[in-house]
Amino acid sequence: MELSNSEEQLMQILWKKEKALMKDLVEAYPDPKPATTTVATLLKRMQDKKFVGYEQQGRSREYFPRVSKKNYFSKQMNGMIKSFFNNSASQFASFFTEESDLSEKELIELRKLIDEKIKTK
Amino acid sequence: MELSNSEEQLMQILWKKEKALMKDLVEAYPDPKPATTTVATLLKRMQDKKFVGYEQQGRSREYFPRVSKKNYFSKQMNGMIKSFFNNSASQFASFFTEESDLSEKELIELRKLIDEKIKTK
DNA sequence: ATATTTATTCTACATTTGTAGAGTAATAAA
DNA sequence: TTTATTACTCTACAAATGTAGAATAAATAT
Repeated sequence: MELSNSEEQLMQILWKKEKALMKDLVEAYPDPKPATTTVATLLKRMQDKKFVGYEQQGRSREYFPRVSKKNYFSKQMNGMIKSFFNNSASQFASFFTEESDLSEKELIELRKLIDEKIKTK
Repeated sequence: MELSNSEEQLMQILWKKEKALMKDLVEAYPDPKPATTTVATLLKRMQDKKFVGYEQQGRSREYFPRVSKKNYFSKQMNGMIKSFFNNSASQFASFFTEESDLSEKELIELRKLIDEKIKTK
């Protein structure tokens, strides 16, 4: 089961906070903030989908992500690379290098990273 | 307005074919192929969303994409980079370099591309 | 003790998405 | 020309999504 857009938005907040109470989550939204019950519904659905867990803290709950942002993001990327680049990560990388307008400095930085990566091979 | 998942799937087919009649679209699906009316509904919705156009060919229509795959993909990527990397393409690039498991050959290929890109700066 | 705030659950409802049958018109095949 | 095939439109309907009010329970402030 995938996260919907609004669920993903909430997930982003939760990733940033690492763990949080209802109140904090609602507050973290940009205006116009959603109703508490809206967030509650989303959290419930996200729990059903196993993306969120909580720990009871007295009267209320401390919610936390059950999937890492990194992991979630990787899955998303793989999906896109699969449908748009026929599953070829390197083809994607070329495309990205061409299309993104990284500055010279950033490109040099990136090349350094790649060099290091090559060394470990 | 965004494309839904099944709309995007159809879009992929249309991008591949560049233009196509109903029949061809349905046939291009992997089994189990959807009903013709299902594809018709999707096409209608995609036309409303301005992602697809058509040209009347006698009794039937030749459908075609009104957004390029490249352009569409870029928008998707930008959205992801925005929400996951705080809008920093280079941060994304680093992440990708680390996480994707490109082979040595692919990495070297990529470095070459980057070098070329740097030269033009 | 009473009023107020907060967190949670239940219920609700409009929209969007996924999927397709019925009907219709037009063309092609028998 | 009767029949079968196609493409398209209309209508439908279940599931998922986005959003939130009403009710309840518990905790806190007065």
